[in-house]
Amino acid sequence: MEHNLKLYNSVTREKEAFKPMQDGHVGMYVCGPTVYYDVHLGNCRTFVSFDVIYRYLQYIGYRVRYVRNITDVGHLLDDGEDRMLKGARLEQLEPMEVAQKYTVGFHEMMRIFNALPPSIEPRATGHIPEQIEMVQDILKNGYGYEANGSVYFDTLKFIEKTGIYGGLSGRNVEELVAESRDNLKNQSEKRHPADFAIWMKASPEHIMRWRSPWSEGFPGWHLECSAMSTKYLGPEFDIHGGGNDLKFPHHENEIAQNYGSCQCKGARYWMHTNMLLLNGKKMSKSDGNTISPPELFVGDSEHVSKGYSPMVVRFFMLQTHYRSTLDLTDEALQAAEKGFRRLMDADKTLQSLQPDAAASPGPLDAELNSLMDGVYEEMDDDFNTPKTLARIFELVSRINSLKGGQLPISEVSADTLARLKQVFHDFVYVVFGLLDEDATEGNDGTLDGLMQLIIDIRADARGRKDWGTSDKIRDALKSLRLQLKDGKEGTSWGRE
RNA sequence: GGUCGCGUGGCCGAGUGGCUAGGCAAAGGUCUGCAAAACCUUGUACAGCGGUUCGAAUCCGCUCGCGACCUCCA
Repeated sequence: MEHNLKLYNSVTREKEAFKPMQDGHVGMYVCGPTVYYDVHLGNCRTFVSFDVIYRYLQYIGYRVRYVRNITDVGHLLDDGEDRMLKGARLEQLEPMEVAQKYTVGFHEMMRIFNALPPSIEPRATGHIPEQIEMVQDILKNGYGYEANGSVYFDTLKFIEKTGIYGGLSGRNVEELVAESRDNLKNQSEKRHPADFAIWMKASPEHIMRWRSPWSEGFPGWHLECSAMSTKYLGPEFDIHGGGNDLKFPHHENEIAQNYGSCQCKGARYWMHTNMLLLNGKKMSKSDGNTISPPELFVGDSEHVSKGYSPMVVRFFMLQTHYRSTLDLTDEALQAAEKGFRRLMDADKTLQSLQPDAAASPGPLDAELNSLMDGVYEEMDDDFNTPKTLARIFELVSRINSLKGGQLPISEVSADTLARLKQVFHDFVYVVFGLLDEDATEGNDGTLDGLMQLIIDIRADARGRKDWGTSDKIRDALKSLRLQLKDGKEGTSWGRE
């Protein structure tokens, strides 16, 4: 099947036809987490979004090198303290213990959300020499200056010489330039507010430090992504992704560093995911408007009435386009939970459908095929998962109708039915990365066997019109949140 | 204050100059021993006010409201 993949490029603010640099190969870099605290649910949204993008690119035949970094040094807070150090101080741990602890936690959360691991997951601390080299290159090209052992990127000069600063984030360069030096914090060694550190001299109490030509210190936050993307994907590569809030200054500075060090263009397509909101507002720890993934899963929060499983949350995320804000509310999650169940049930129903040997394909056959084509078209259109899901849900009602006899299976060719089974399965599990949680909950077949026995016994009772026994079984199972579904061809069951 | 984006039916959420998005909820119907599930039907939705157009929810302007970024953030 031909694909005309289009994606929205934050740089041009337009959907563009996607043309990888090398046929059949895609290099994709996504800014990963800073591992100083438990992973935030908003982080999870971003990584789930890029997980689906990664999965779909692979699904349509690309070989993808997906690089997602771990930031374990150099990320400064307002007060100038390193995030890693702050975490270490609070928990009385070595910085590397902090990094390890939260890296493990992050990986566990990605596993829970069924996000595939990236091809390469480089750490900032593992690439100090590469970052030092990049600083040297920037200095050599005249876009940096040293001050008391620290090195700063000379944004003003970069703007004057290249004129390429501010394009991604829509900064007004004149305004940036016009900012006076008075705006500088008093202790700053920067010449201009728009300048940023690429190497920081470590203060005496700073534990994370490496030798460099300028001082014992550590790299600036933005530098790692420039250095590591260049190292693993080359000076120019296909896709760079991250959260919307990284556009400025992080990504803008990344571009400046790439160009400033080697006239490299860096990424050709920039993709940004939008924010996750909680009850209409940005999640924020300070005002209590926040919920952690574990709290969400078990329902341990004032913001939700109950727990929602990781796959329900993942499905919920896919119902919104990655470039739109996603508002997490209890009501919306309840709706998503039911929709998710309906989707999973439909897959089971579909896989149980048998083709009619004497089928004569008619309009229904054509409709199914056209809906399936639509599934690909929607994904090709900037990874429009909500629209893709809409198409899939249209298939769901066709599937249920075929099962229930409202639509004749005799009008669907064996080939079309086989394709439907394949496409449905592929999109739900392979592309969207959803999991059937019932099947994975240590179900070794015992439950299926027991349920079949109970269903058989109930069928006998119903045959004798013993409604008392029949309803007793039904009600007892219901109290266990197991639902019996009586159909034309017998009874099936599922979880509520 | 500056920059950018958004405002869609009870809720969530796509879309976009003329053609049913979809999910959840609600109502009626089919099926059923009764239900549930499933299926069918049902919504004069596009913040407000102007303008462009044969035609706008979709383009333009203004107003109101919300959000993001501008400082650490996915």
